[in-house]
Amino acid sequence: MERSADPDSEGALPSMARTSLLRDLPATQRGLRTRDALIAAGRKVFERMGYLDTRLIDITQEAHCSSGTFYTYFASKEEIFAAILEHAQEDMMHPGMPHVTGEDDPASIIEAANLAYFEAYKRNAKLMGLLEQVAQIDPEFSKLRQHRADAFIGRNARGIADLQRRGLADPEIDPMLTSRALSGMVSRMAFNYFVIGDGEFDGSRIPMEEVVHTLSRLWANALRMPVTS
Amino acid sequence: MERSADPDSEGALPSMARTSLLRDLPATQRGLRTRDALIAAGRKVFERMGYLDTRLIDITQEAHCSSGTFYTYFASKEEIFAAILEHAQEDMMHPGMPHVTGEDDPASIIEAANLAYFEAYKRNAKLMGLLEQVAQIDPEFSKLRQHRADAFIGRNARGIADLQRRGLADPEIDPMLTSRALSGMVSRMAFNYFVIGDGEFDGSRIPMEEVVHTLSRLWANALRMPVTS
Amino acid sequence: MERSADPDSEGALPSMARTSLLRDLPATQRGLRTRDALIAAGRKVFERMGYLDTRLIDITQEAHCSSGTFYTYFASKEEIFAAILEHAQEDMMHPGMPHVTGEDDPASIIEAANLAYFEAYKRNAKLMGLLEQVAQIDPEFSKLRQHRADAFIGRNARGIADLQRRGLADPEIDPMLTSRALSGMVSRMAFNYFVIGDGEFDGSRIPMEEVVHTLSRLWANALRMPVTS
Amino acid sequence: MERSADPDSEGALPSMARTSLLRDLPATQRGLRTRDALIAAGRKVFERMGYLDTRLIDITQEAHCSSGTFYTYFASKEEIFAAILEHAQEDMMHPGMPHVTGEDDPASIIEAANLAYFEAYKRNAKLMGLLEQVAQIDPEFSKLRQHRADAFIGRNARGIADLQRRGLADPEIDPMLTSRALSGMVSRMAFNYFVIGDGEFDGSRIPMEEVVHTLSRLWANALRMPVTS
DNA sequence: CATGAATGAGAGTTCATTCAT
DNA sequence: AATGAATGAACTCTCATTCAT
Repeated sequence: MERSADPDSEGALPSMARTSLLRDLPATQRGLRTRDALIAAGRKVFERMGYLDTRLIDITQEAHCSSGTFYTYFASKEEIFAAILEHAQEDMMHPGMPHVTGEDDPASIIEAANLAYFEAYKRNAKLMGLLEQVAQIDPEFSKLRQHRADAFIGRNARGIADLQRRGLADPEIDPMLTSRALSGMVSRMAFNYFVIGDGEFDGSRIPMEEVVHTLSRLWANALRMPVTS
Repeated sequence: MERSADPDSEGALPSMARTSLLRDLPATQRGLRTRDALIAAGRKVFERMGYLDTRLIDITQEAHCSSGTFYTYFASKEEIFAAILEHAQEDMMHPGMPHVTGEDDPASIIEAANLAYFEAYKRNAKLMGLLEQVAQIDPEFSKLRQHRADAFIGRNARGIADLQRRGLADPEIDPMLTSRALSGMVSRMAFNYFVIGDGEFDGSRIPMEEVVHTLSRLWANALRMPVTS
Repeated sequence: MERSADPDSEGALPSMARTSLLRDLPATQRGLRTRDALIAAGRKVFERMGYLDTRLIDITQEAHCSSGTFYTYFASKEEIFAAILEHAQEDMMHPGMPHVTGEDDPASIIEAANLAYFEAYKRNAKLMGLLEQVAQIDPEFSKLRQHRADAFIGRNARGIADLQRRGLADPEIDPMLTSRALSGMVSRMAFNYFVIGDGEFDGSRIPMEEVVHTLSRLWANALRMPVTS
Repeated sequence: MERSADPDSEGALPSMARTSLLRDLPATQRGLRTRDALIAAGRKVFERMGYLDTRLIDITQEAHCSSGTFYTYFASKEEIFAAILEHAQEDMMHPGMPHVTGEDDPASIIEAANLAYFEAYKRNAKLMGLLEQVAQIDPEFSKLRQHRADAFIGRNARGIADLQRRGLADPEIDPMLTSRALSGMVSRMAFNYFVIGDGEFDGSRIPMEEVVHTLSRLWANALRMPVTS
């Protein structure tokens, strides 16, 4: 299993590109600059006010341009939001995955992957919250979100099946269903921890490492992996 | 552990009653009938069109009354939605908990509780989806949802601690954090299964019992409960 | 001159009766009681919230009756307001006029009349303010107000002409025009003092007697009446 | 005393500017034109239909623009009314004051000032009537109106005190209270003559000059100024 | 006479989108 | 490419008035 990970947030870039929501980049330098300003402003405003409460005029004001200019680059709020997600994904896609050698024991690999996932989530927490919100509103983004999740679920399912083959995991559980459950557990926890709790649970700060450690142990336990520690 | 359950959906009735969103019931029979008609119509329309796309006029038309009448009973869309939730909760609160005798082994209890939870979820799947949507939009309902979740998490945490005390669960894991993770796993799975997948995963129908069974087994494994089967 | 007086507030009862806004009194005792309750409640609410901001439901609630009942007695907000004015007029019509003997000097008579006028105004200040407001809104009440004013203006004009005939007042001024000016001066002052200033001018309390005295002196001066004091 | 004048209508421009009801002017020429069109249309419609009966749509229709455009320039009916007043004030502030030399006798000065006041009032009679109406409805405008009045009252009070000092006026009367009374007399008369009577009293046309002359004579008499004519 | 639920026309307001400059 | 004024459909909400009970 290469990564523990998230059914709800990553691996979407390829699917993004396929979306009808993205168009060609502007030709001129000036155009690129304006587009970037709009994307930066959009992210800022969305994160501040939420997707629904954001009016296009809020974005253009933040970007110091007119409302007419907006339509030179984006056809709608959805489109700029898709562009923002795509922009952010470059960061999301390089979560600094730990170098994993074949010798590392499976439990360590799981923990390392979960940690990398949490760290990437942390950097984009507000945006992840926005995606969650928009996915509830716009089916297009719901699909997008689902697509990402499925990529992770599939990857983790393969990892689980691999462990079963190597006799390191409970052979009776269905790898795919198990992956759905455990991937969901991790991503939901990240959402609750960073988006809802803003780094806390019930108002008491719990170190991220402890959360990741507990999740990883539960993950390993759930698979009935041999105890290593 | 009396119930396995859901951090996101149940046990909210008491907190609902406290909500500022609810007002006194109408005095006359006729008034009660109209109010009930509005609530039924509201649920129907919300489930059909989603919260945001529903206009008050859609509800009043479905309820065969004028828009003015709506305001006799509710001050806003939020208020009728809160009333709809409260109305549905009576069902949600009696999920037909299985009779559990002291002799039942813990794993069976967990599975029975998870099954009851899934069955209750199924009956109100569309509404649960709506709540998820509204919670992303309206902080009032986010709080409500959180409140419910916390009740379940707390209950499950006590169950986990109990098992630890009886030497039936991994003593090293934190009960509260573990409960957060596993409760989230179950409720998220129910959401994906019923709301997103509409009883399917990836377009292929998987029996609910199988989902519940896998979740329960993962739950038991995660706690390192002794294998029973 | 019998009274100094007001072009804006008194002497309207007869004209009121002619108004289309008043209907027959209810037949039964119970009906009379309800009507009185509505009138009392109406005055209270109008004085508290102003004419425009008062909704009929505010009045019926204050009167502890249903909105349907209102229409048993009044056809509209205007009608109840007319009834309230009529009700109050009985007080306005008996302002406790000082006994004036033929021997009193004219200046004293003027001052006594002005004082009586101010005292009556004071007792009904809020209502006078309301009338002023409603007269600006509803031509029916503007006419009513004008009618009252004219009665006073006419009376005072006759007083002025009488003084001219007796050689006690500037013979060059037109009695009617003069009466308009001086009556307006007094009534406007009362309005500013009681309604706008709430018994003050510029936030500093000035005794009513002083105001009345100044007005009376100006009145006498304006007519070039022989100095008596 | 430079001007006799009105406690209810002039001298408000500075205070207007301070009002929260006014915002920045539009940037472009086109914007200014539209704003001006709205102000002109607003005045026209207000004068035709009265403040309360005017709907925003009446104004935008008169100005040949959409209702959305209205909100580009004004946030409410109050705001456009404030702008209309401010616009009109430039005229109200230059009532063509007569040139007064030091040699003119006080009575002539009073009469000239009163005449100028009446002429300015005449040009803006409908608007003055509106202000009277709105002041009864909206405390913001009541304050505004009061502010203007106070400016005049203060000015006239200083004029009266000056006459007293020069031995030309009854030393026993309080200048401020007297100014309140006489200023009110004049402004009320102007209101009755132009707004209520539309240039008449009781349906018979009386020349404005006669009204002004009578008021001026009463003013001089009231102060016991030496007879000049 | 009293009730209070039901009505529905009508006003204000927002904001994505267009387009002449 | 940029501007920002103009548009107008769409929606919410109020409240005087009616009428069955």
